Amino acid sequence: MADDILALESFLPYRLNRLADAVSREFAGTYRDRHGLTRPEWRVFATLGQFGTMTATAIGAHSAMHKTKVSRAVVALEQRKWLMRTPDASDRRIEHLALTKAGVTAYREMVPLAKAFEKELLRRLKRAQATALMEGLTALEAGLLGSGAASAPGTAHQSITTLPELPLFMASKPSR
Amino acid sequence: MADDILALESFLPYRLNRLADAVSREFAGTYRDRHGLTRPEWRVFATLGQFGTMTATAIGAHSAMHKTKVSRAVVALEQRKWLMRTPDASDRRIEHLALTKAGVTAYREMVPLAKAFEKELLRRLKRAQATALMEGLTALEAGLLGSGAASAPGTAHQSITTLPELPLFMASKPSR
DNA sequence: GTAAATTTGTTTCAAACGTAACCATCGAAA
DNA sequence: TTTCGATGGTTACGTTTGAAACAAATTTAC
Repeated sequence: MADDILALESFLPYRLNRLADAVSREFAGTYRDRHGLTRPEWRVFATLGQFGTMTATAIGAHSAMHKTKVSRAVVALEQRKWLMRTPDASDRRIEHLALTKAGVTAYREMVPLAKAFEKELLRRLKRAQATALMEGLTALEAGLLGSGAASAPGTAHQSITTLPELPLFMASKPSR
Repeated sequence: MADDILALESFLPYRLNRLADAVSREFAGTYRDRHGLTRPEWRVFATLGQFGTMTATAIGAHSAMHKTKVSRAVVALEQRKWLMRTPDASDRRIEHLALTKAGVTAYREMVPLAKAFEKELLRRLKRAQATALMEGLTALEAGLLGSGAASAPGTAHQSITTLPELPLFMASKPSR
């Protein structure tokens, strides 16, 4: 590789981003059929499902989401009747957030799907002898982005099962 | 870990996304001071810098970007005088895109920055004995997202050098 | 040779986004 | 106790986004 050229296919940040995006889209495909959550909504949902009751700030810190995203996701989940707010006894700025019964039910349905999805991801990694990080990334790229994607310009990406929309996790900027 | 709980901190897609986002932001910090490219613009720019002349479709396929993103990025780079369009001789639908002299100059300045950034990323990985993929991801998370980020809710993310904005690579949906 | 289908790239439109400004509340300092 | 800075969370505003519709050119099918 010439020294004055940056080979994108092997540039770690680039690979990470393409890979993360492809994984999100793929997972969305396994899940979006059930309910149409946005990425922030899914994240808040999954965080509350895991930890039970939390404040909006805590969710944002844990999942690296901007507080406005959390705020809007909370509103959306609330309208969906999956989330409930409870005012704090001693500090009226704080709201304790938790999943409703319906939310917990949905969460219980989601968990096995997510685990199965991850298992499949890891299976692909294993099969490609993904022991080192770079090898692992390469294997995932090959599996998710199509074989030629990272090597030849103009290559189609048909192997990605077409996913019209619906993002899922995607981090964003944490509130400073 | 209970079987009916999904532990987000160790959920591969979640980790990948948070990690990719953190890496993007960090890299943006090293680069955004020079010029204020958006993510799609940076991608088109880097792709053309690497491959020379390409069509918009080829760029989209290679970098997994939606064609509208490519279209808008091309317009922006053209206005910046970093990109030039040349009509195809035999097919008038096609435009061949290439960096201008100014674009190439900017590219030459960018390449060493990107390489240095990646080197630093890999150095962190090595130091954390990132031989296996999961270990590598963990190391990157520890380095980029703050030590407690992935383990305890409510943990601050101060270790991310604050990056007001400017995305960089981020994949998107390839045109079908 | 012409109609239909495809391809290339742009535009439109509604949704999602981040920044900044904002309100309300709290804690600390004087 | 009053004031002032910090904190929890929402709202407003301009920008970015993807899906879908589109125009223009080309290829395919008949």
